[in-house]
Amino acid sequence: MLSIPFIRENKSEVIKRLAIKNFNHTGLIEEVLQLDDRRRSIQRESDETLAEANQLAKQIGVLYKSGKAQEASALKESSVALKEKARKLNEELEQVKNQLADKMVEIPNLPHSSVPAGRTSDENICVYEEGNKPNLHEGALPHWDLITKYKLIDFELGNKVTGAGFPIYTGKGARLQRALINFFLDEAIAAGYHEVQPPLLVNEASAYGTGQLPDKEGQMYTIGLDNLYLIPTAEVPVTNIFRDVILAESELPVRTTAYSNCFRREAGSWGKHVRGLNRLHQFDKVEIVEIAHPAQSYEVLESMKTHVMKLLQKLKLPFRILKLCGGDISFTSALTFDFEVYSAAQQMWLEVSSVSNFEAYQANRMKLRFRDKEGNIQTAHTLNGSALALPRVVAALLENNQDAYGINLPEVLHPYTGFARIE
RNA sequence: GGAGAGAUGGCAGAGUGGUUGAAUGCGGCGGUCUCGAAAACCGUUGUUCCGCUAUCGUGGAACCGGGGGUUCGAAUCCCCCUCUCUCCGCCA
Repeated sequence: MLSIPFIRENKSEVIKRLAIKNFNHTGLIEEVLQLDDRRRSIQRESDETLAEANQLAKQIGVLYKSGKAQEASALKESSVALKEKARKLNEELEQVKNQLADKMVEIPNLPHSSVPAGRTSDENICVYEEGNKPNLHEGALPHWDLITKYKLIDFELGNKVTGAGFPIYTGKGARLQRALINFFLDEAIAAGYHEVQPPLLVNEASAYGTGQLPDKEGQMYTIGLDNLYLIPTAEVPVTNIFRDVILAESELPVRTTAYSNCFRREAGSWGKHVRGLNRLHQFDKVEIVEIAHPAQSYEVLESMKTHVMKLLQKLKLPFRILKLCGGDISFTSALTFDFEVYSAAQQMWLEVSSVSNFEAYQANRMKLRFRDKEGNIQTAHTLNGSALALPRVVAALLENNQDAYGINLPEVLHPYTGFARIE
């Protein structure tokens, strides 16, 4: 969330910037500031009352010790009254705090000044494009047909065992998954990221910390009995490692990578866009997460982009980078770049990575801070990106590298797969 | 799942109703000494909120796993919850 002092000091700027995200609920900003005023005045009154009560308690203690029980009991009465007053104030304070918290989570992160206005993904701006779209042979197949032809993934079987969107990878298909995961992890480690293997289930506090809760609950699978959530991305457990942590400035940036399964309930649209590997309920992804100094977070964002670019270059996939417009950027993000690979048989761009700077938005929520050289505590910035999500990479690899008799895999993967070609 | 023990500051570990935000040790930071370092010695060392202050600061409130209760007063007593450890059971 945003910080209230920041909103107070930059109100018109906040309103202006939020408009880029098509957020025009100016009333909410006012409400927040008013609630905060109330919070502060109640806080003050409560503190004063308690201070008085503490004074009395000390006096009573002294009186008892010196044997003046009578005087002490006289003071007790006013002490009881003060306590009652403090209790009421505290109740009120809690109420106001809760209201304030509820309002605060409704305010999205401010977009970075470079974020273009826009409503839909059509208004995203392509900032970079690389690689040639391959010329496929006559009769080239979309990946879902290739998958069947070469027995790489069994959607029907996954359907039987679990349901739609939970494919079963088989044979070379399974091996390719494992190869990509290892390749991505090795590349991340080589780039200086520290590998962790997080839990696939998180508690409520973690889901809240990264912003999945309170309003995106429907996108996650929940374990009601134990009040846990299946992670939609490793971003959630990995970023939450740093919840309620005060880092030393010298530790920044903290660079972490993790492979995980990802679970998403999101029921998509129909047709081509969700066919085959285009959209799944369970998929694999290697994620990179960084905790950065506020002054450096945009350099870090660039380095994350570079890392993702290198992966796609090594896989020899044509790709482009989009800067998301205000309407397409997520609630919590300040600046997001999407990476899309060209899937030649579908003749479609597929999103394989999303790299974002959340600035202090997540960090404020989860109290992720660092102590600067002067000893002051500051909120850190958080960033993350996919490096990469597997299914659509697989789709593009299969489609783009097919010939009439099989599929050639990019060289970098050969040591991982143990085979160069699928036939 | 059953039985028992426990949860205190960055860590270890005292503290069982009254100036205790909390002894002591370690670590961290600053200094003395040194060409420099180590050792030794001295000093310092938590977080959040509210106020005052241009700044260094400073006054107040809260926090000893979480929530509630008793009391004029709770780290300390009572209740509930969570978690950890040990033993048993089960088990990849």
